[in-house]
Amino acid sequence: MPKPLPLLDPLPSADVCCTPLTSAPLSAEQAEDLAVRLKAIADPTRLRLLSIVLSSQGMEACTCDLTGPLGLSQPTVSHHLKKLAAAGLVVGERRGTWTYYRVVPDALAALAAVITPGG
Amino acid sequence: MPKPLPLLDPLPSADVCCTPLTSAPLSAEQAEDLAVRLKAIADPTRLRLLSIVLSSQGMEACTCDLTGPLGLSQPTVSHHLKKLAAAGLVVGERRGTWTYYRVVPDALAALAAVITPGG
DNA sequence: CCACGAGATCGACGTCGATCAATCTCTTGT
DNA sequence: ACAAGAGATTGATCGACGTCGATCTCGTGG
Repeated sequence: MPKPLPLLDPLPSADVCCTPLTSAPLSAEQAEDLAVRLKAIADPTRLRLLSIVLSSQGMEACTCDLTGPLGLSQPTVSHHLKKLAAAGLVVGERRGTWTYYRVVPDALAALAAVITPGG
Repeated sequence: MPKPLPLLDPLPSADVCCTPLTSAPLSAEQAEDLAVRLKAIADPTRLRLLSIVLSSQGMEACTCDLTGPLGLSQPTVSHHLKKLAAAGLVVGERRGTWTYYRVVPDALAALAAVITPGG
């Protein structure tokens, strides 16, 4: 019987999560925090990773399902998944031998909201 | 009398602009194109640049207004403005000695729309 | 208890990008 | 026509990052 494990870094602090871009000049710290999360998705491989997971049945996929479509090695895929998880954009759940990853829609929505003009 | 000059790269092709992230797996080309534009804003200095311009009166600022608040050299600021302009996120207009930059809200909105889940 | 397999970590390598000083271009004012 | 100033470009430097092979960890099955 597969038991879920945390296994990943806890979600990063959400207290600085939603400072709007249009209201006032960002502080160096706010800009750094936002940039870290945007860098997580500003990579072609990670964008493809997200899109593949989102279009999989059950909205989840294990690492082994991703190496093939991406044409990348397993360590590289794990590296990218770790970055996405550190940014809170995906969560991984260990079920038996495999680790299944799901996208966190709220995290994506929050990122979109920050860069939306007039929002 | 100041005459406006193009002086910047034309806006990048908008034909691949809006492929949604959630509908289907992105191709390598689509992911690359999206990543280029996301990289433009995935930098703390450029995020601060955008926020400063957006919160300036008239929604515009010249390069000389930006070096001070950012604490960076003039060539570095020009470098970042060029990157933002190449991604179509800002446009520059030469007026006399100074070049004034404005944010392109539609470009920001398009970027936000792509990463919006369920969109 | 041991072999196998999935996934995470480590170390190394190559490339890209942020930054600056120096220089170049162009406009303004004298 | 010339000096001054704003901004863009160039070249160099240094750190960050993507990628891989090798190794490590851990759960599964015999």
